[in-house]
Amino acid sequence: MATGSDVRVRFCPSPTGTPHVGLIRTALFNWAYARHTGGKMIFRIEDTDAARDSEESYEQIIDALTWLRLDWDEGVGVGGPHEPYRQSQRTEIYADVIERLKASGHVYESYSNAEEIDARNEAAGRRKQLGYDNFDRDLTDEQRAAFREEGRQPALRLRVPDDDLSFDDLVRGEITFPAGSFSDFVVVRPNGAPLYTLVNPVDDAIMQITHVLRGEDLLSSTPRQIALYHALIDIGITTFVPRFGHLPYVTGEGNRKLSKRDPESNLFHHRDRGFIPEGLVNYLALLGWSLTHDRDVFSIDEMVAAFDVEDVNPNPARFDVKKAESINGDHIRLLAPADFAARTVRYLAAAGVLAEPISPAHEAVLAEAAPLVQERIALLGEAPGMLGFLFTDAASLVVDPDARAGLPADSAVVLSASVDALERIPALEWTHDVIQEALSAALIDGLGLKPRVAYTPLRVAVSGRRVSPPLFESMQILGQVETIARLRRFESPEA
RNA sequence: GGCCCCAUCGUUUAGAGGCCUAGGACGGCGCCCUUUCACGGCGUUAACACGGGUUCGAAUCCCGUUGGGGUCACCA
Repeated sequence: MATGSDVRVRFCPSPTGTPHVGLIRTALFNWAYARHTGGKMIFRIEDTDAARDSEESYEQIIDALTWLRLDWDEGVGVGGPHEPYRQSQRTEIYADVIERLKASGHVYESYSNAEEIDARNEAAGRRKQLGYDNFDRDLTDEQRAAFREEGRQPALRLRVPDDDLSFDDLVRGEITFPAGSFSDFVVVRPNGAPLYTLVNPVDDAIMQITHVLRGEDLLSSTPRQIALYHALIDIGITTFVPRFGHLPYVTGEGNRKLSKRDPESNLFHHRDRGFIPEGLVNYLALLGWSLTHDRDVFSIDEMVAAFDVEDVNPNPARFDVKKAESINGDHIRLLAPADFAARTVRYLAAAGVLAEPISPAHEAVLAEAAPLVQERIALLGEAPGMLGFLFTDAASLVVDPDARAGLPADSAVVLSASVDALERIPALEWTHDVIQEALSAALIDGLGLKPRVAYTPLRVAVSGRRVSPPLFESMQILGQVETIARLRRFESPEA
């Protein structure tokens, strides 16, 4: 079996809906395994269901991978020896395989429809859920002709051996499905369109995939796939059955599989809230895997160096937003200040705090202010709330009603004493430590106030919020004139 | 229901027979730092589902029970 640089893994989503965190976790593990082993990552699109597939979803998947910096060696966009990589463009290839499968007898015509299958199960006293009974396996030419006579078109089913089927799962170990627990399954629709059940293994075979790492939901279809693989080997499409590794589910609240309806399942929801790729990738990696026993914040390079599918934990993992945010916050803190500031712009613009492209003046303010908040937020989406007040003026500053409500009764005294003190600071000495000194002398020493009582009104007046970046530093950035203007305006009741 | 998978603190994970009176992280709680909130620091809370084996010895191996999840499409 392939090891090292012979490894070929693939990520093959179908473009239905918006990218799910579980799907992306699967992409990440495949990618990490390819990078760790020095093998190849193949990216293929399984768009064989015209009714559900969309171009928009396709673009979102590309967007997601690009954003997280998960690249691929062969596949959509980059090409490779097995083009094309969108299944909707591979119909001739499948037609040929189907012909050979038919000719070799691995596949047969099935005229049974769902109602007939149910009826037969019922008549025989079997449960309805038992599914297909291999009824058409040995239809005679006459019987088939008769069905055609009725105008019926056959689906094609794979003849599955009536034996136990085992395989050694990379994450779960030996798994055996007893004979009879799976039956002949449809691989081609009556209209000739091949199904996932066919094209997925066929492309894996053609593309010489060595390790199939996918979601646990596909575990129970593995014996069928292996059966098909044996047929493909028989007709010379490939020479080996790949290894399978079934990754645990990503669950949500409760312990159900995280549903597509759940906003947490949407990768872009997290991006919109301000997860950075480093943080989200790190957290996603923790869903079923860990780097070491005493540390969960790590870089993607560290992950690549250490990742092995065999270390993946088989139990389902809950997507814990709190923990994800904490990890993200740690990664935000690891960013170079200028990088952090730059990444913030998109969120500030989205919130209407400033316009893109950012003006030089705004950029200067941001450069000065960003380090103040880099230490205190977990999501970039918190930046607008923290920094917004720096990009407006006294007249348009919006004061959060909550912040105003919590103010002590003697705020007015504090404000006027502060204005006096601040006005006395020479313009050239307007720095945060001078400001602090002046305010401290006036309010703490002068009025005998506790810091909390003294500074809260100033904070609200200056930032409009109860929570803000450090006060004196904020005043420094705003400048003397603007700071005093805000304090004055706040003093008057109509403000 | 058949078949399959899973089972360590609330969550996630370490643990591949003795290193475990079970470690880390998030969360919670408390304290410290402090110009708010954070960040940071310190401390604390809390788990091997149950029952049988195997073994000198089991969280680790086997069996069973219970519980959870998935899957049984002419979707992927």
